[in-house]
Amino acid sequence: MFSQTAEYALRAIIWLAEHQDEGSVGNKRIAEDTDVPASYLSKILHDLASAGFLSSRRGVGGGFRLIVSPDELSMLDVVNAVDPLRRIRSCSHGNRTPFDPMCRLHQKLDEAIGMVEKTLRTTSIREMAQESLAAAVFPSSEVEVVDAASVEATT
Amino acid sequence: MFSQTAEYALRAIIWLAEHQDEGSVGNKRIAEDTDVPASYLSKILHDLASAGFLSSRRGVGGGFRLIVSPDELSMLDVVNAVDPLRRIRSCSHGNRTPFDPMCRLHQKLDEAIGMVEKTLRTTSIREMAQESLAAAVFPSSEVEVVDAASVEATT
DNA sequence: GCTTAATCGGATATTGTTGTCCGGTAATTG
DNA sequence: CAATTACCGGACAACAATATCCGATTAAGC
Repeated sequence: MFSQTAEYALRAIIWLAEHQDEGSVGNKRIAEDTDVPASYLSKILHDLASAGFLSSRRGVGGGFRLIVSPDELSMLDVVNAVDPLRRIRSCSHGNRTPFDPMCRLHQKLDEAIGMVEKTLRTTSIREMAQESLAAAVFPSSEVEVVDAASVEATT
Repeated sequence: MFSQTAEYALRAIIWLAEHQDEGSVGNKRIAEDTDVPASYLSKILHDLASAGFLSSRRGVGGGFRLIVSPDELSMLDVVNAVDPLRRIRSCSHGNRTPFDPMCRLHQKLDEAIGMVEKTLRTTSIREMAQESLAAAVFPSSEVEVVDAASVEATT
């Protein structure tokens, strides 16, 4: 559903929001603390810097730093910077009327994507970080995942 | 967001719902009408048959047939049969209290996935097919997709 | 029972995503 | 200006998803 890349980007941005006061922090330290492969993270951070969310400084004392307010940065902004959410805008099947460029199926699928988009757009990075400002870190390991099929009526 | 495989499965199931009265239909015809690669579709149809949604008959006059009511078959059932939606159930980061096995980030991400799941669960294949019973077919070509980033406030 | 239609199912190819590596370059410090 | 630190960026490797191919198997019809 969400790519590894998007996960990593969010983890890193949240971490940076929690350490915004520390000035520039090197890729290596962020990678260790968020448990993201360092060599891959550097690409992701680069993308986030290109998007204007981070400053990147080379040389001694360099590194990355969050340069936008975590309040004004949404999860959607971050996801879109590294792995854009794709809305379905039309499909060749089902151009039934000039006013309806999508078939029922793709309307419904896009509706679902739209809800995800809205959730991400209305959630700021600040909300994800907040009190974590204390000790929180991403220690080890992976996210546990489960088939929706094996879950009874949720949501 | 949704895999090709899930797309194809949905197209095929909807098509089969629209042609339920025709008895068994061969993979080739379904592939042509839904514009899905025939050799790949046969795998997907096989999965859908294993899930109990289709009957598959070999030999002359064989093929696939929808053997459940399109009213009682949800989009979620179909998606889960070929490419299960994965809910996030826990993450190692953020085991703050015994009652909260997830960090805020993963709670939020799972919330989004939950909404998708609900949308798919509450939509039947019948709703996707319906009046299409007339002529509708998936003619040619691809779904047009667009970056969420380039779309102004939707939903 | 032979021929033909059509799925089954496994081996293989292609593509995209994820992840690694490393030489190059910029900035700071002394 | 030399040494060190750390990002830059491109080439490459590993893996998973997508797609193809083809022989084996099954069933129907004559």
